[in-house]
Amino acid sequence: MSRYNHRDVEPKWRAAWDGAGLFRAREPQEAGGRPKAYVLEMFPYPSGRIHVGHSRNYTMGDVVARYRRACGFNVLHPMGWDAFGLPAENAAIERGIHPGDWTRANIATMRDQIRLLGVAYDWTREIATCEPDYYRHQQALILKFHEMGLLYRRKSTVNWDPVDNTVLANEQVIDGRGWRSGALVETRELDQWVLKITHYADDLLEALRGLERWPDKVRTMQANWIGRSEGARVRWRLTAPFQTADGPIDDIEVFTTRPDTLFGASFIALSPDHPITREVARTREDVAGFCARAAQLGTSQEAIEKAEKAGVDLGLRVRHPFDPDWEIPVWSANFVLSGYGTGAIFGSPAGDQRDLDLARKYGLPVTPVVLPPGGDPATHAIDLEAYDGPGVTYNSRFLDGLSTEAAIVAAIRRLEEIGAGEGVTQFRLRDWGVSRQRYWGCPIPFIHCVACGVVPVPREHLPVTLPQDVTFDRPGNPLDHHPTWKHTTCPTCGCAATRETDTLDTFVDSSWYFARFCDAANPDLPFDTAKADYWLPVDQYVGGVEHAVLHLLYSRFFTRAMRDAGLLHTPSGEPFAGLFTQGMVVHETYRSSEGRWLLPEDTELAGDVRVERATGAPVAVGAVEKMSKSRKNVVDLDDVVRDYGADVVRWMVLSDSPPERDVEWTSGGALGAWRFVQRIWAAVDALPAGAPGPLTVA
RNA sequence: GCGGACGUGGCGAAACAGGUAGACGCAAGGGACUUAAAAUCCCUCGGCUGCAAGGCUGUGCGGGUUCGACCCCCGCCGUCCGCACCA
Repeated sequence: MSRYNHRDVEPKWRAAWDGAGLFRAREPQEAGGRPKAYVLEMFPYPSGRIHVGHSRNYTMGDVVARYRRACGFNVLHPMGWDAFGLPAENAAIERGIHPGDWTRANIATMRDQIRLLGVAYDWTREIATCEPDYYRHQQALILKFHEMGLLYRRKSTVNWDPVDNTVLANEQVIDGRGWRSGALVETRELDQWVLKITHYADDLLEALRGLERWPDKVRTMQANWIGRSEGARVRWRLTAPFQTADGPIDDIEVFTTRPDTLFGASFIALSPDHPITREVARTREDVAGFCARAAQLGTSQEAIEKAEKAGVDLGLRVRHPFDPDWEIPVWSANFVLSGYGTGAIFGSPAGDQRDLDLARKYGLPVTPVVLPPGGDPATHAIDLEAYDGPGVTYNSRFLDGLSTEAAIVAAIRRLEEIGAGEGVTQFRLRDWGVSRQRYWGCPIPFIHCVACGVVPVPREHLPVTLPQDVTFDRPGNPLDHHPTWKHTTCPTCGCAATRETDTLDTFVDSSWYFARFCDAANPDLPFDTAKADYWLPVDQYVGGVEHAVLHLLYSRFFTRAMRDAGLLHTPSGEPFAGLFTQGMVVHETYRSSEGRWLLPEDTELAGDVRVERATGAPVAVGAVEKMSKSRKNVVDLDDVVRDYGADVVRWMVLSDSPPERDVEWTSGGALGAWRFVQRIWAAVDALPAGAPGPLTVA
């Protein structure tokens, strides 16, 4: 009886597969009657090496791809590299390596590792987003979006990451910190390139319903992120025009979901960075002090929870839209967000806890206008707890006696009649700022001309390529420091002009790569429309849930934009018909007595105690966490493939836990998987030669 | 605070239109075969109890519905994830 020797068997079959071109997708016209199946795993950032955490993702996709192939489908199962990004620049700074060299070396290493794993990829379609033959098409797409009005430029307050020295999209700010650096995010005013994702806000939300093969969790997260709410915009006329450098302001607009409570209004509150607040702060020290304190508050969850509601009277007054004789004061309040709605609210203390807190603190009137079910209008009172539920409207003149629902409709109708407001739909989703002040990204193909303004680079001049000779010896954007790169001439008037030195957010690169795979070698177009129409949408996408509102939302936007540009015709506008979010591979963490993180391979078990291999010193065994380089709890793919073979790795990460749940990598588990694979081998090996086996391998 | 998921042996987990809880696997223990080990094969493996047949108990906790509850209802406790002053 022979034993399973992965060192012989696995290379043999890999070579056989490669030699036969077994996993190449057929072009649409060659497919015959085969239905298509597009199976895709989220492509990796080439950070250095593949660990068993990656391998679970690829193995799951591989199972689906191989199964579809066995069922007679024409399968597209490609792999590529999300190759632009900050770690390459950090490597350049730390080790003096060019980001491109570092990235390409990592790709070469990781490609070899993935090949060892034996995943059935069509390597002829491999792409890397950092190569001009990829990003030239991205630049063309971006120019097209600009023509369509989906890319625009705007001066805006942005999330600034002071460690990475760049701007972050809202989606990239987690608990007030940069998603990558973990640094507390600051706000800055900058000119930004922005993608108009809000153009599709409604469709992106509505279409979630049709994504039946997506996890509910991800759909819910996207729905919350898009955050639609129905309500009214209401204009409150100032008793006297407010003078600013840009001219007088006559009224203040607020957004509300509860126009039925307008008769309960007792103040207007503006955000601390509302233009009017800022203007008042110039001449009033108390207001300036209030704004400074509000800005310091920070955005961490603890700060928000503990922050006391505070405000300051700006000394302005507005007239009630339904009664010009009724005046209420204008305040600024620390809980009003500048980025949502109009950055201004009307305070209706009886129906909103925050408004009530403010009113009680400063002695502003509290008028209940909603009677809860079963309440008595003669005795119902609000003390320190607001009632924000539905009920019967009262103390509200023409709205008296109406249900909350009916009163909202009636109030909006009246607002529209008298021109003081209108019903609107408000989204939480904001446009996607894509400018990054970095070198290692896709150049944004525009030129700044003193005479002509911002001018697109003509198509025939694409790609705008990155310069090779850059230095990272000072902070800021190397493209900006480069002696010659940004100096050019205006395509329109021929005058001296400068190139845009911002590069695109790397999430742009990954927002359309699945379409490039449909026609990866096309030199002239991002992809041929017929081929994209054949392959898209991706039938089964597999990846981590951490991209629920980043990559997965951006890609949905991009597919819609490409569709509206006429580049493809997927009717739904959806890139991924099926999505599976797999559980992570987790591993114990180890620290030395001095607190250094240790690689698992640098430790060993001495009896029941884990010790450092080199010194024998005891090791503190920490939490079981997601494999990550920073915690050093990674198990390198090469090591386990060498010791156990790819089949054992694949079996272990698939079998030890349900696919949507985390799996803990342990040496005992690997050993068990190894024995299992041995037993299968032995069972097949025991069959008489030539006998039809329980499994017939095609 | 809001929303969601989850809680079953030493471990990963099955079983859910309410019908023998712990399938399958890992680990562990015992035995066979070996000079010995590995591999392989056999047995045991929730807890308590019993020589045994068996008995009692057991799916986070407390109630309830039912002939019957891991499953349905009410109330707690805990873990994880997402969002978070969104007007």
